Amino acid sequence: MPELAEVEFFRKQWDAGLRQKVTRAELHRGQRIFRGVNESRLAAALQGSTYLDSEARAKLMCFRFSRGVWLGIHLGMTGKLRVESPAFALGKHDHLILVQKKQALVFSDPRKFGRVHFHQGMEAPTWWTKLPPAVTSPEFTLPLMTAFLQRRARLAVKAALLVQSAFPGVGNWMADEILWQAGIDPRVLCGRLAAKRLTALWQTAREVCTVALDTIGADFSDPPEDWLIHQRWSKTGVCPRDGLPLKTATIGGRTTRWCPRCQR
DNA sequence: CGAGATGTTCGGCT
DNA sequence: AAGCCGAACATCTC
Repeated sequence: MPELAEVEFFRKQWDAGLRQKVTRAELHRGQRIFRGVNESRLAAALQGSTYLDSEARAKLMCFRFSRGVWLGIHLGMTGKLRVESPAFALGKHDHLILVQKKQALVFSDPRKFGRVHFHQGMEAPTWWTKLPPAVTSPEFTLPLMTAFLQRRARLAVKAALLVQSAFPGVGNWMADEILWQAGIDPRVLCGRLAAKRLTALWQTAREVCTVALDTIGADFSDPPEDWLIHQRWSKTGVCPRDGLPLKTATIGGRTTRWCPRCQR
């Protein structure tokens, strides 16, 4: 489920435990989720540490604890964060739980495409510092985006929007939303985008990310009613602008939906 | 029961 | 040789 804005929403679910000590950390060992992580060291480091603050960038969340403990969580396709009572016992799909006095912070992920990162030290780990500029940041400039698309001249623009090193946090529904709002056919090759369309794409990408963060990211409220997102899930979905049935195809390996009239 | 799902990664082909 | 594609990952839902 989660991309940029949903990730930001889930990050805040753990706010209930801010500035409180973790009395115990439990995890399901040997899960794919923990590949590359020393599970024993992670559990030991979290136990007795205090949850200080958190931040989300792209589709990754970083939770900071006292003693220089850094916990990264990527939700993959079906990951979620939630809060349970301190007595909560790990369910089948719960992989990590931080027990505190008043509540327990839970990370669950049925499909296990998610991932946990761990680091202990005063310096921020590279899995957190080496992320590309956020689409909503001043560093995400039109020339930067244009240079990337030029390098991927033979790639369909829909596929390009899913490349995380260029559009960090943009996932399948956001890519479709951006292209629909910008009036660009998802099948168009990046090398065929004229300057005017590149500007529209750049502006729209920033706008969609900003509004998504302000709605879904803030409290999981719906984005504007006239957005494509409300139509694209349904087999019978129509274009919010002209009411034409949406077209469907697999582009860049993902289900893509667009309006055959509005998007050229 | 088969197909597909809002993500990433790897291997192989061009 | 970089770039692109499909498959794999694991489980649930329609």
